[in-house]
Amino acid sequence: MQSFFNHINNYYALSLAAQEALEECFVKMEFYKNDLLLKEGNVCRYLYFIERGALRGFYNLDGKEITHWFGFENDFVTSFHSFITGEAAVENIMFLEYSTVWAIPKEKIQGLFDKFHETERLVRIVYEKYYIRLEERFINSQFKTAAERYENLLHQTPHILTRVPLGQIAAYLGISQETLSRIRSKV
Amino acid sequence: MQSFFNHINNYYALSLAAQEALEECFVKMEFYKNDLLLKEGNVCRYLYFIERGALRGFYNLDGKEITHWFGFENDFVTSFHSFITGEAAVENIMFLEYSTVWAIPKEKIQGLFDKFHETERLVRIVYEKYYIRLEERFINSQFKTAAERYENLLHQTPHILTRVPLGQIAAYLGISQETLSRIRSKV
DNA sequence: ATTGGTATTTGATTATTGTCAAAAGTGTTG
DNA sequence: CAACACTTTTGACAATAATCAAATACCAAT
Repeated sequence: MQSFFNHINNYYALSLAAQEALEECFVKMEFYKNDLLLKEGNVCRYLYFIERGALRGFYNLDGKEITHWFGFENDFVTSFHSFITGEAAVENIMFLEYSTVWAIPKEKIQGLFDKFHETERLVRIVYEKYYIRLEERFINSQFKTAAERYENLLHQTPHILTRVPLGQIAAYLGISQETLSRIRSKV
Repeated sequence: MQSFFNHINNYYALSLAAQEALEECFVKMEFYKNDLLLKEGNVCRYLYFIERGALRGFYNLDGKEITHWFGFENDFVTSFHSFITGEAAVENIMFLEYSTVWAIPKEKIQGLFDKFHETERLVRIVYEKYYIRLEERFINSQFKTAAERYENLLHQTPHILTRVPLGQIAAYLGISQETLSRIRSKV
């Protein structure tokens, strides 16, 4: 739990009272490779914080699994659309390796928002960071070449190559596995 | 101003006191076609709400203007990265037609957050909606064909064709103007 | 070390889109 | 209505990436 509070201090420092209340809402969970955190069709009612491990979000398109995001240590993850709207998720979330996460249900977050203004501020600030991150990824996907995107990814997440199969990285980058393989061979 | 409060009620209903405080922070501004709301290199210190009109965000790449988003009536707009981080914007924001907007400086928003918890909640909820919107756009850009994206755009923003030159729509969709023209000729 | 299963690379071909250049269309203004 | 500027379309060709298929590399387990 300490790593969690260390991490959120980068966003916004909570009072001790808020920290304690927050801590009581979290449940620790443990998963193994290929375990599903969420299956498409179900509603995602939890926000998760990855203490250790890795996972991927993917959905099925014409029988293929299209991975469109990854989560690693210190990431907040959820199926955002489902979590916010309460609708069924269209994506799956699967672990890439043995992982431990902290889970907090949506109702408890809302309870905290009402009791501690500062927790809502924390989340507001986290949203800002995640929005910027998504925006950058989007701009890159549309206006940089596949090779540049691959370089960026290696720079930002160098450990990804040893933890994620190439096909999933290719899907994440929006290119075919063969194209990614050819990009790599040219470096 | 009424249209603004009508609109934000879709997100979260503010108390009268908060509405009044919020209203006092806003300044109304008027712009004409090709006016710049923001020039790259400057810090964007304001959040804007478009009462009427249209604008586009674009940046310069190899001497070309690449439009990557549009704003229309009832949209909140700003150069998000610059607004949040306080760094210089890499993009420009230019009006596509005569427009009126409400502007609120960042410090005043933060003042409101401290005085009225509910205003921070409103913004948190707005962020959620905008995050989902961006996420959908991103998924579409990566996993749908250019023709599908064009159809979607026409469906969601049918008025865009009469208000925005084709080249800008093409950039927004991530394709060349010629390709978009050919997509249109096939429908 | 050998086997079997999975992941990655390579090759040949096809499909899609971009680029450059020119033509056609549209709208505004004197 | 003629001239001009600007937008959109069309054509020819080049570049990029996808697809399908096969070969190779890698890894874990016996």
